[in-house]
Amino acid sequence: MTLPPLVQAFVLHFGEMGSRWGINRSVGQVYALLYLSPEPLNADQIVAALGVSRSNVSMALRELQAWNLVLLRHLPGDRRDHFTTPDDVWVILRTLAEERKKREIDPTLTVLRELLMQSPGSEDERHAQARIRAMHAMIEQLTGWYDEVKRLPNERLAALLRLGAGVTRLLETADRVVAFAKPARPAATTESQWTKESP
Amino acid sequence: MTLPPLVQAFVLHFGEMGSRWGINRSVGQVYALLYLSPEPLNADQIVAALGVSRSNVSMALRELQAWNLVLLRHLPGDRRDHFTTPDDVWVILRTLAEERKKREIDPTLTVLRELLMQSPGSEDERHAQARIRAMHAMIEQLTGWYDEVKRLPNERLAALLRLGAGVTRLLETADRVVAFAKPARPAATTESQWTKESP
DNA sequence: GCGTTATTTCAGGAATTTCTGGAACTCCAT
DNA sequence: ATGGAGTTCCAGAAATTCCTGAAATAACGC
Repeated sequence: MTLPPLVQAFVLHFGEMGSRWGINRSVGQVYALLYLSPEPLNADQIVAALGVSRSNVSMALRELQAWNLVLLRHLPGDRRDHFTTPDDVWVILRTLAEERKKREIDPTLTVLRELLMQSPGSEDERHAQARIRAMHAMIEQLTGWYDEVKRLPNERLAALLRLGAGVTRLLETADRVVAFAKPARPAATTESQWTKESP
Repeated sequence: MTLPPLVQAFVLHFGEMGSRWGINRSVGQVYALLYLSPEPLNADQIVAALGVSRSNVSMALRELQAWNLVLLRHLPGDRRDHFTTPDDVWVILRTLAEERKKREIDPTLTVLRELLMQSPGSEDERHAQARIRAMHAMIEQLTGWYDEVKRLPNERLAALLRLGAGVTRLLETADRVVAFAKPARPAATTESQWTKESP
């Protein structure tokens, strides 16, 4: 089975990028193929299309399932598992974000929290803990934002993206409204309390 | 040289996470150490602290410099290079985002654009190209948003994060204002108003 | 049950990445 | 120049990751 040049190029690119994205070449290629395929493919079709071993495809599919990046389809009258990707790219984006957060951020957040519980035994440790606290605070803020944003329906999310930095125009307006309502409030920035330890 | 337990734990964790973050253990450890260190360290101090080879540290530092994640300091009366990390975590975040985009997204964007230039030779290719177009459009939208947001000063960025999904409340409000100002427009949805207005 | 087909597991070989020690290079002070 | 401190480069060793073929397991129709 030989792929159309366009598909071939896409598949190869995803294979190459795989290593940068934290997946291996086969996983990247299988995903790319499924994404472009007009209909669900079974494992043997993938083997034929990519020219890798059957077991390799099996492992790649497992990995993709662990990432929630492929869907299992059963065609009528066919025992074999067929696979597709979600066709809404926004769904794919959400999945990717969620899984990467789970793998790349959550473990660190846990460790940072643990380290912040310890009481520092030296001046250096005190300093280290302050640095860790700064990092922790930033990550918490980011994940908090993410947790809210991910609940938005697609159209809302898209609207937000289109608005881009323009949001700040709205923020300014809202700010002025607040300032008008409560003129006494002092302006505290998030990071100012941590930047006092400059070299 | 033996590190305080707190620092040790942090350093080891960054070493372990390194592989998930697309850097190697040594790079992760060196970065973690520099981040926590109360003052700039030279290569030999890093060697002593981490117990890895001199050349390994050298390569790790090169890599970190390629990522713009470390700063080079020259202490008076000392020829050796000393290294630190930026102490503002928001600067670090921006750097990370920028570099990851450059490595993980931009190459793909280029390839997708190229593939979209080709004229499809078959029905399958036509379908594939449509899928590629969808992916391309999403990535463009994301990077467009990112390019705008990254220009915001820290406080603005922090404000945005604090607001979280609450932005959509503002969007709704703004929408109603627009709808109120131009009631003749038939059944406009929230985002359609902003589409044309966010250049 | 039994044979057939589909899928998964797994040991070990292949490929890639990481790490090391040492040689080479650069820069500066003498 | 020369010596020495600091740094980088590089070839091979070590470690890790990836891929395969063969064997095991599962699922179904008969």
